[in-house]
Amino acid sequence: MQSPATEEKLVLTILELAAALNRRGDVISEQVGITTQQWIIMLYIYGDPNIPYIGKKYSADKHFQHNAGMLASDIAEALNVSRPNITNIINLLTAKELVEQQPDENDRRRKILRLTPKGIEVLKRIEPFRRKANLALFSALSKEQLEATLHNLEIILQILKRVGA
Amino acid sequence: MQSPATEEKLVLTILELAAALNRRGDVISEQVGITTQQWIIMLYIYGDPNIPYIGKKYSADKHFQHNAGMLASDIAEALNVSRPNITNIINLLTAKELVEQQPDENDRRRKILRLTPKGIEVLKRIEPFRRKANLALFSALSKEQLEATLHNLEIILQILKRVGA
DNA sequence: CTCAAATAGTTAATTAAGTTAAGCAAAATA
DNA sequence: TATTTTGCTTAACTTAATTAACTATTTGAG
Repeated sequence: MQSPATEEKLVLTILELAAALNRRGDVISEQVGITTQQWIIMLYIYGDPNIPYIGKKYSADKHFQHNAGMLASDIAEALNVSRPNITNIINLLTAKELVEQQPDENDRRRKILRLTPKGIEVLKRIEPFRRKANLALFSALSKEQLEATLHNLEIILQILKRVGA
Repeated sequence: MQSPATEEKLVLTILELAAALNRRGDVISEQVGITTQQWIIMLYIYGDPNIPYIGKKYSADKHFQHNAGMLASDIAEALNVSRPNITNIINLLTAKELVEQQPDENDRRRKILRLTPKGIEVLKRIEPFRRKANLALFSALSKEQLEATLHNLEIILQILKRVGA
């Protein structure tokens, strides 16, 4: 906390950036009555290929299907949060009729999560706003700068996830 | 939400990174009984030069003094959150005797926030853990990559703050 | 084949962090 | 002087997160 150091500044900048992105996300997502967090979880369930976790599945499996179904515990693990937390958020989304839970016939402990048609429609409706906002946000950077930044952040995220906490 | 796009991936990666950094911060800060958010606000009050906002003050003013005093409304504006939110967090920190509020004699509406000696000691105590964790985190990147990444993220943050939401 | 362990999920209670609306007191200004 | 602005608080509420304790189902080791 004494002298300026790039590492510390980078951490604080990422945290501030994320807070601002969350607020910006809320402005978009509240149009359809959800929060940024709920939006992200819907993207997970749908299988948006830009989700870091899903991205791997997507690129690895040519037969990847959107909205093929996902478990609450998968989301909890991918986002590194507790299962009860996901239960709460899924309950909110189920109450809004954006997500439905289908019991798995092969394993009756499991509940397969899928977006409802209304849920898919909601995602599609806000997608142009997401695109437009992101293009405006990154307009100051070249494609190369953008990709280099993403690459570096992905490396950092990997280290962070590997360490655990 | 259809095809992978660098912009969308970057946003989601930043959000995930920030969540992981917050958890990592909590592991460190809970040693002294505070949260990451409370830690950051203490760094603001103290005038840590790595805070994006403070950084400017620091480099602009050679006579910058640590812990010179700050207003709740300054913090709210810098962090882009509501004043009542800051009141709440300051109340928590005051109850822990880490922050003290001194009424301004010149303007009796104002309350000048400062860290207590105990507050400064707490910051100093966790500083080595912060340093060590950050060095480990960024060890995979060169100094140039680190600085380029920071620079790009600062540009994005500036755009985000300028737009408003 | 049975019984213990692991897995999937929920419920309950709690906390932190954030919001808006309403209000008070002091300072600035028209 | 009277109104507006500023700085802050209180109250009521929401979301997102946690841990601990629980049910139900499946797996797997003897």
